[in-house]
Amino acid sequence: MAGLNRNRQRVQLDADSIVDAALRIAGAGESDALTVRRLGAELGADPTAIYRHFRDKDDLIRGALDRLIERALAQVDPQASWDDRLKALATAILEVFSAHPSVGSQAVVHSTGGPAEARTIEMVLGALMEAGLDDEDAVRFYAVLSSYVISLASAKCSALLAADAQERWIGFFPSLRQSSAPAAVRVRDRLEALRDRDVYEDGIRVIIDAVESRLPQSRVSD
Amino acid sequence: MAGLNRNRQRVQLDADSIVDAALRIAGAGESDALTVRRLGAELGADPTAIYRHFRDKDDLIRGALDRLIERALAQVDPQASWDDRLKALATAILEVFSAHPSVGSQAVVHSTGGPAEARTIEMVLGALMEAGLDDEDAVRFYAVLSSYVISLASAKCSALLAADAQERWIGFFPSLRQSSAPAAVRVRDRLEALRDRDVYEDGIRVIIDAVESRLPQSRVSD
DNA sequence: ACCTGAACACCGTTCAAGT
DNA sequence: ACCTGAACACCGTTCAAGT
Repeated sequence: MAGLNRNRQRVQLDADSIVDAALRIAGAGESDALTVRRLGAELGADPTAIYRHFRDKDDLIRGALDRLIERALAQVDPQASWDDRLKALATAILEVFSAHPSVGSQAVVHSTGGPAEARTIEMVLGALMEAGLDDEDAVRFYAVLSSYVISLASAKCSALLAADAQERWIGFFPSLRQSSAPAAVRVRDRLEALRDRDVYEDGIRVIIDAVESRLPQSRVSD
Repeated sequence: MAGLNRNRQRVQLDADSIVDAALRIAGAGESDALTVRRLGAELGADPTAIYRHFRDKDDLIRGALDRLIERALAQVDPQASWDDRLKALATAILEVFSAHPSVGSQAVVHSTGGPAEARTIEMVLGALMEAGLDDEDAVRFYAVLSSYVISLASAKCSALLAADAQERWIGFFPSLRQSSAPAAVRVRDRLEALRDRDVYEDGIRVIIDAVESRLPQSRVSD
């Protein structure tokens, strides 16, 4: 329908402009699926042209993901304390991913292999070591923290894509019966008041607290 | 190819047998995608016959997911201590999902709305209350724990489906350079030794420890 | 060197027709 | 009442042909 491209002429493409177009489509308010054909239309080129720059669609998605990680990383103040850096990164990743759900939802499958990914690993490990963890604990908590962040952010994106009226990702309880689930029914109001983002940040806090309790000079703050 | 169904005769179907067939396909060693057409072949019926029993494919997946949750729940010893029950449930969900990746990978999107889901919520809340948490904390930790378990297990399933040689989900680091990621390069061996399942259980332990530290009679065990 | 366009082998789903 | 089968509107990807 839109842009039938009469008198089309040869378009010159490159990897960066294709990734740009992919993020534009993925970022659309009304979540249009990210499709090879839609990408062609956005670029004003034949859909199959992208196969001259990426091996396949997954390869393109990897490139787009690395750019999203880069944007999230740019939101973190490198002067902040180690725990603030980690919290800021976690929040930024959820935000940036959620704004591009059809890219973010793929984050579980692919290691991007890109430069932003490497910088992120370095940043997280650096923060944990600066906190005072030894190598073994730093790696362990890097793994727990990053798998948490990536899996939850990606899950949120999948939920956004599916969104058939059902806005909620966590906190949707269609069929709780007093007879079989009395405790759940008793706290039903609290369950339904759960908000995705608060739960996510609770989880981050739990992990950061666990890091703190592993430190030599462990101090309890409230 | 297989089972061309010469002299086909009308097949009588019901929702349970369709879910059975879906789990059989999803559980196949070589991960064949779960497809409406493949489901028809497995059932010996026309592919579109399932639409007389489920509104759409998502509706069927929800049914299959609820059955997987039921199986995981059955592996938990109700006599065990509250923390062992929660750990056993988390482990069982990862196992049961991983064995049926094309169903488990969809767990993020759907609340099943089925009976097993309600029983699971009740079980987790019950364990947390038995531990000594008040209603507010019980709901908070229910949310953190269940979103962790579901998101990570589902992410693992997606990784299994994608598995292009790349067995690993966590712990795959193609391009770390000394110049841009010195800390990561220094602990590279440890990073590459990370195993999905250990990381997952580390995360569960972190959450359970956080529950313990919220209890009135908090004791430290090592 | 790289974009084009037809074609292939798939998807999920609808609906009139059968029994 | 419910299964069948053709058909529709999509997918990602390949490959010979163009320029």
